[in-house]
Amino acid sequence: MAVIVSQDHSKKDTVTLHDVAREAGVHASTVSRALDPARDFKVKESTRQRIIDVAGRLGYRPHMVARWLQSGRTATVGIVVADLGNTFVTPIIHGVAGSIEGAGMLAIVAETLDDHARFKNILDHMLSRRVDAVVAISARADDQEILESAGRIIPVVIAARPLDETVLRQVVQDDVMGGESAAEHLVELGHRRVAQLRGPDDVANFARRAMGFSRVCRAHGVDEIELGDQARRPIISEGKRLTEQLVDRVDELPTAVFAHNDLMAIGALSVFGSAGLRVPGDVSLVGYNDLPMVGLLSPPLTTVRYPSLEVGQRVGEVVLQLLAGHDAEDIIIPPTFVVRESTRRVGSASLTRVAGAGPGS
Amino acid sequence: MAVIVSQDHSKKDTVTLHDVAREAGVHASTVSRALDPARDFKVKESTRQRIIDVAGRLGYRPHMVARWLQSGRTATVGIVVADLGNTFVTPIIHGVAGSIEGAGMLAIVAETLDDHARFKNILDHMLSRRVDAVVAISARADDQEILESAGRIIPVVIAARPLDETVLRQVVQDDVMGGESAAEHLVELGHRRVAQLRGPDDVANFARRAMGFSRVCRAHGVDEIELGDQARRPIISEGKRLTEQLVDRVDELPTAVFAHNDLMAIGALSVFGSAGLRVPGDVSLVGYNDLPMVGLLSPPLTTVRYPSLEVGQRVGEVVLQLLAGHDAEDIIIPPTFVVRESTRRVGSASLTRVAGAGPGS
DNA sequence: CTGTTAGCGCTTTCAC
DNA sequence: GTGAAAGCGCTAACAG
Repeated sequence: MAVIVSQDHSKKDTVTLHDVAREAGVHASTVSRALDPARDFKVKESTRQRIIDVAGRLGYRPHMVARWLQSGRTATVGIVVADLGNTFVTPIIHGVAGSIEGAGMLAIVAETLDDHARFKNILDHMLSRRVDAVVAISARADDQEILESAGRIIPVVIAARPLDETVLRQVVQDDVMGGESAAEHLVELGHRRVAQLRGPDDVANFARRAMGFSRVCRAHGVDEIELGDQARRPIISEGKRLTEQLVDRVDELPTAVFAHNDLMAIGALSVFGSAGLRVPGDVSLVGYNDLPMVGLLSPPLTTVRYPSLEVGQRVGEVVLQLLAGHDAEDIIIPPTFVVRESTRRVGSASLTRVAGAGPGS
Repeated sequence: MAVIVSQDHSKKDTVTLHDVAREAGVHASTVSRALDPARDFKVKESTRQRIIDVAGRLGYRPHMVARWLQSGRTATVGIVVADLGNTFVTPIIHGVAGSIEGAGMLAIVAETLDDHARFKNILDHMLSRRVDAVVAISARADDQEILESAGRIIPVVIAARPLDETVLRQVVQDDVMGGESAAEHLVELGHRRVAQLRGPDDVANFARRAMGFSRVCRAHGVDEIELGDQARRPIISEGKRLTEQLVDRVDELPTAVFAHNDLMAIGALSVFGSAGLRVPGDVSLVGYNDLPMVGLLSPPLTTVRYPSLEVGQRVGEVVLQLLAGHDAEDIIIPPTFVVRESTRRVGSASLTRVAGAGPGS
């Protein structure tokens, strides 16, 4: 009575093409042909059946690595992200993985932690691994050169964080339009005095959001309060810090605030709360990204939806297209504005809402 | 004046070991030795320098695929997840990726979408790709056989969703203890009448949470209301459905509810709100997982923290250990109970909280 | 239709 | 210390 104590991974069971060939009484190359749907018509049906049979019986599993060495391709896409802990990137990976899997490709993922040296290492490593293409999510400006040099060897697609002036294909969202839509919404609600909580402006997304927002404000003669500072990173604590500056240092507070992303908006929400300011009663607040749970905050956050999943899917499609030898266009996806309850017509009475109430007037 | 219209990926630039050898006037095997830190002592320092020099100048990049074919290993770990869209799995991947990268390994990710046939395909594919190890996050009971059969070839580690009775190594969290801690917390607050919103009981996690919770209730003579139904999937809408049953069908409502995960708790929160029941004023609510934003809900959710990141890290360590030929122990990580504001001493006055207020009495 | 012959780029004996 | 040769498992070109 055998007792299995643990796994042993006895290497002996590697069945090769030759094993199948010997067992089926044919040459290895015949087996190779018989098992490849693209060439199996070159093999007599009866032997083909016999080979498939033997292969199944022996538990033959193709050794892709050998195939790769021969073909020079690996059916693998390398995805480089700054930080997997950022809930923003996951849907993009999800989208990419989903759209390349139809082509039998898998994604391999590595994190740069926003470190330039690590970025270089990772890209080098991926090229050594002979990935067929690279997707860079959240590349920084310093990484551009490395990416373009990799782009001379295999297709490289930039996702989410746009690069200015590059030959690389990009799939991004229209941040300018996103900033504009936030401003337009506030203008429509009658706001005449607003402020932005700016993300780091060396990230093109934030610079563009700021630009779109300001442009619309200017066009409508809306006063924009300049904080003269920006978040060092687009995170909750920095949103708090900027909002504190706003509350402490500004004489006449704005009636509406546009945070460059939801995390900063959450920070703002918390500071406003501590300062006794009601959202949206005293100040309206708009975020950016539409993270999974911001619709459940109190109040549910009005925000610009970043279509991460779609970005990922389109990236996957672009990769496949490039791999097929066709060129591809840059893709710019328009954002959607999501109106929830953190914004309100300026000066309107502060009505108490009843949860689950029907459609208001 | 040349204008670059697009990327061209001219394959010609693949520098091989032989190219370096020729250029350096030595044999390929010497280059191989010189470039491998583990064997470079076998090469005269001067030639070693020359080789490194030439390699750098030519832009030589090792062809890992060839190395893999030779060595039989790929420095790759396959991670199989049910759904990348589930925010719960990301930190686990994050953790795994982080702890294996020190060994120069990368993770490749594939989604099963909780489909058994897909699961089989993916595992087959990964074995064909010759991954060195497989990590299964959220495997289902039907997948066990496939996993164990793969486990005879390479190390397979089960993460997060435990399997009963298996030779495979597991890294999970102690769900029984998690259920117990929820019950203990409620008992301490004086609750005598409680209910569970159960997740699907073919997932061991939920069955165990239920068990721990009930055990403590019984020990303290606390009444547990049985809904006689469970969520079909552990998601918001199912949390709503079960809570509606509770509100509609039960004569005397419980004073506290234990939702088997945060998503269901969020569903409950919404139904309680619509029914005019205040949390925690009228009913206390405990969730499970401590998803990123539940601390920002209104009220901030009391919950059991699931240490996803740590689970991932430990999984990575176990993988490395197994790969090194050592056996490894199963790892069971104790949960942490996070008290926030969705639970309250039963019958205590419904005091209005001021956001950001100091430490209460 | 099927077998033979060469490699893909690298590591690994075994000589010298 | 270094070179020569063999081979990892597979596919591709060429015969027959």
